Amino acid sequence: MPELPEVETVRRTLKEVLMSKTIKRVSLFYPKLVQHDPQWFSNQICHQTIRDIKRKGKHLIFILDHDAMLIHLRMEGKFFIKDDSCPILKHEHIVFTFESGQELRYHDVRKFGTIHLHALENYESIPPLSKIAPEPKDIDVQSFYQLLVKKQITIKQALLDQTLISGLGNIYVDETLFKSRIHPTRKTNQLSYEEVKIILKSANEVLQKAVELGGTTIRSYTSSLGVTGRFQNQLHVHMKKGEPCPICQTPIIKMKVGGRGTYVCPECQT
DNA sequence: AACGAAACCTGCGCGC
DNA sequence: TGCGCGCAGGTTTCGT
Repeated sequence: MPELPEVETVRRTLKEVLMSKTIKRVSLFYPKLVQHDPQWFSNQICHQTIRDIKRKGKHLIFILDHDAMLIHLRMEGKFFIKDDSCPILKHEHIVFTFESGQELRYHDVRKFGTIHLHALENYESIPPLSKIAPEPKDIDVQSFYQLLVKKQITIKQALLDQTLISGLGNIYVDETLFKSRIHPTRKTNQLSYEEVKIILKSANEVLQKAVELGGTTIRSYTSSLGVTGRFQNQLHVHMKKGEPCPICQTPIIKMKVGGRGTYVCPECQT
């Protein structure tokens, strides 16, 4: 479920509930989720207290007493808060039990999510966070343009590349490029400075609005933590194949760009 | 360096 | 009803 707005929504909700809670026990049902020795991870994290919950790009960052736990939701990761008396469901892969008896449960049908644990002193300077580029709001046009002009990839691929710009995923890239009136297959080194400026501005506006509305909920019947986003009502092209473009009424087409399903108005976007 | 395909997983909707 | 295929809000890896 996660691009920046969804992860930010989860972050805010979790922080509300979990601040100052102390972890009493960890139950790991799908060991591959954690990128460390399970026993070490479990020992390390027990008795630490959640001091803050932050985010960088699409990564959630749990600030503990001594370590930072980095969680990436990938395609379908979700969190639920439950009581320790509730039965464990099929797709709940790790459960953090707090001293209060409340539990934080990670649910992930496709098991693509990842969890890293690194010391507070160095977690930002080592993978996975060290590779993550700034978000659109923190990137200046000049440096992004310089980056793009050196490459010969499609603008869609560039915007999906978290080492170039972070936070955007398939939905918000489509919406950003529609708003920018730029075709997703345009090559990055063919874009003008003005166009790059428009793309960054659009990305900002799209993300900001989506965060405001709690993200986008599509194709996910159960929303995590009872959080249901409302940005799906603001989508212009994503998932709109065959529907009229809101600007020119031309039917929206679906194509493949960089292996990803991509929605575009063939008239407006050039 | 760039591209495509495959991998990591599971479930759903569609056409036959 | 059942089966096979394609597809899914992400990212990495591997071969060309």
